[in-house]
Amino acid sequence: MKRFITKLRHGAPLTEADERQLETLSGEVSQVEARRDIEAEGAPARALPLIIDGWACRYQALENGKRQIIGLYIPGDLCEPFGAMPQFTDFPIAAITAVSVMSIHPDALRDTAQASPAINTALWWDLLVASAVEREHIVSLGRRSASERLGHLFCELQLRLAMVGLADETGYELPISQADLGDLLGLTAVHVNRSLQDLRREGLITLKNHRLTIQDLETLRALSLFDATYLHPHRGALR
Amino acid sequence: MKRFITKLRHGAPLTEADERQLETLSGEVSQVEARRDIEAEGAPARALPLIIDGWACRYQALENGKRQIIGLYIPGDLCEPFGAMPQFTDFPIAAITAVSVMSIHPDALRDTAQASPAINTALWWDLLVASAVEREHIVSLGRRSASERLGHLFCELQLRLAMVGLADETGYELPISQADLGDLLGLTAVHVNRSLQDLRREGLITLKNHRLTIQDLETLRALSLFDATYLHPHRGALR
DNA sequence: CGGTTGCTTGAGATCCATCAATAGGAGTGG
DNA sequence: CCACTCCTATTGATGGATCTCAAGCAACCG
Repeated sequence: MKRFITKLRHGAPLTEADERQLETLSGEVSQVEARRDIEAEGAPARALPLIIDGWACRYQALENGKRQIIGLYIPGDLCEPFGAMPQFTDFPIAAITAVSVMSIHPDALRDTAQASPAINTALWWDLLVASAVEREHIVSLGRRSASERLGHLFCELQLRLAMVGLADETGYELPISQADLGDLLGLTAVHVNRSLQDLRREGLITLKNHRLTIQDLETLRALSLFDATYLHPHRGALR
Repeated sequence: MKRFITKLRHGAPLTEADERQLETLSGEVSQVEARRDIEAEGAPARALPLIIDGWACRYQALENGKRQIIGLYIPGDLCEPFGAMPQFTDFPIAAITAVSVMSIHPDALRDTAQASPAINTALWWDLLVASAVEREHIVSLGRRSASERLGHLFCELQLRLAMVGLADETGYELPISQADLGDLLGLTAVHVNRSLQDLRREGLITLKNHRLTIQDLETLRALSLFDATYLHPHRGALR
């Protein structure tokens, strides 16, 4: 919840009252093991999962055994930003690491948004950024090479994690296997491995024990055709 | 506008009053030549483009000259379904064919949605379907082969066009070049051409003079791993 | 200690891109 | 009506990126 609020500050200037208001959204927290699907709890008006801790993803499993990850969720991410409607979810959400999820009540979220223009703006900002991330994902899958996809992802995560205080200047924890990276980026695990080695050989990154260090951010961004504006980091010290 | 309403009927049962209400959304219609960007007209609170006639797309042009089409818009599609907020658009919209666009006023749309629960439901349904289409696009780009991507697209368009009365049992008009298909599906025009020939050789489709005929829908769907549920065609005679 | 999972490496096959050239249709101007 | 151009579709030849299959190795865990 703290991370969610930290992130929303990037979308609109929140007063202390706004933040107290957001705190009231807090719902029940449950733990999900790695590799388990995250089920929505409250039945009819489905609860919206908010990631408190750990990494998750939305995915689709094809009939031929292939799997594609639609998007990643990191701490502070609300998994169903369209939080108001007769919800049908086409794509399941799964925990990548062990995860703590909070169940946000859709009605409470809507009420909170209506209570304060700043909160309303921040929530819409969050939705639009999430949508832009999905669209950049389409661009990566369609028109970027394997190394470019990896580099672009690392640059994106650097900013997204920094927005919730989980990245510093040098890098961040990346608790995700090469097989999952493959499913995310439309590659095989073998090729992810080789492309990572290319990036290492170029002196752009280090990746060891699930810690990613970005050694040359400018070059990595240039190589990946990364343009940060789609993440709209207007506020705060991000660049 | 008529097509927009026809589509929304698939999302919720609209009364005649609802439909009259939706008619009041009508705004100024402008013509855009093929290959031109579609600019939003009204300045501060940006107008939402509704495609009246012709095909359009959202795209991104990379610095290295490559282009990726994020999604297609057909008649009856509202290009910015998030129609309420301090809008920043990261990805431009372009006309593929000559296009007529109506400018919908965001405030009017919001008021209309609040006026009737059925309209509200239908608009959310439209948003969620559009979002699911983008996600299926991610799956195609990541995990489907060239022929599968083409087949999946043709199956999807068959249903989307049928929802607005632009497809019959046998097929539909497909006014889009092979180069644009390549930019949409993450392929080169040359390879699109060859993959189309594969589909023709298998007796699955015919494509001539921009008219697509689907000769064997069941096989095409099976080959493309197409599962129609993500389009949620609950109502009407679609299958 | 055996079993599992994740990372790494090699060799060969396949899919798709690239480069290049031809041909047809639509529009344009003489 | 013809010459010309532009755009799209088509075909061929070749190379490169990525996949597939296979094996080995390290780390972790009960």
